[in-house]
Amino acid sequence: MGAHATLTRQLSTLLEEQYGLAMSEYEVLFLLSRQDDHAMRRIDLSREVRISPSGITRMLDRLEATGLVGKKACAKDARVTYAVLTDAGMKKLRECSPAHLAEVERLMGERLSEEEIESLSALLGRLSDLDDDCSIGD
Amino acid sequence: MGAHATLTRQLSTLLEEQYGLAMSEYEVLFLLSRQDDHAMRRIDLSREVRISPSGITRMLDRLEATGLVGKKACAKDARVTYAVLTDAGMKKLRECSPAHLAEVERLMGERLSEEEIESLSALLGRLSDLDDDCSIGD
DNA sequence: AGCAGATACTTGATTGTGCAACAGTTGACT
DNA sequence: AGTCAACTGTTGCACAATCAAGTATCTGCT
Repeated sequence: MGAHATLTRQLSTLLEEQYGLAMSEYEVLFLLSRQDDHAMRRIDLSREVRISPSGITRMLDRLEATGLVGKKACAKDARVTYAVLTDAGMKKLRECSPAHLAEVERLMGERLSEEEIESLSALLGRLSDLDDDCSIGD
Repeated sequence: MGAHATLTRQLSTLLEEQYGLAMSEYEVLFLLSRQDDHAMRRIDLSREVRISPSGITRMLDRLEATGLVGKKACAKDARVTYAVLTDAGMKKLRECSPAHLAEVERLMGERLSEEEIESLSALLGRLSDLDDDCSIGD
């Protein structure tokens, strides 16, 4: 808990102050950028970023208002709306990504060796569950 | 981030549903219970639980409303108000503590060996800026 | 003594999030 | 065809947490 608080506080203040992005918003932009078509279903975004569907709806509203993402309908399924990374969104991500990654590097590298980071990552990975039987909640 | 989300979601839903406590509220009760006089300054509580001073004020208001903690003035310094664990608060803590600790034990023990937990704890400790001795004695 | 700055705490406004409830869509099974 | 459960997404309400600003008190310095 302490480590999480320390790291997220540092990282989110950097993103917030320098680029006006919350960390979860950065995460969304990042996830979208990794898709071939730069698009994802809102529900999948919600699960990956670990916030509720309503949370995603509202975050995407904000990101649309600032022009970083857009909407796209799904031809196969009228229920789903894709979130799409716009050019402005891609630009924004490229803008803040270096500073963010450098900060991660600094926070970790200052205190842990390469192997330690490796083993920490492995251990934490085994504690993380993305596919959870008990509902993510809403 | 994933590990944190998984663990806190599990633990906080258990505490919330079974005992009507948020995890940070549990933390406060726990910290108070470890003091000899069952009392702490609000500011110290705030730092240890890692929420803002105003957050602590409001949380303690809630906990007072349900009778789990009380106030006590400080003789030496008129600025500070101690938060004191009441008997009801102590009872509540004893009530939910076993289930909470068992859940921690289950979540960790199911996936990590004794030594792995040990080294994870050491690594995370070095990433945390706060020197909180989280010795879950007993 | 008196002032300046730090410290402890509270309050008002704002924000992000979750839950419950809802509408629309899909797919499966009669 | 018709029905029903499951799924995607949105909205109203509630709530906890934050920041900024304010009050009160303490401490150190001249």
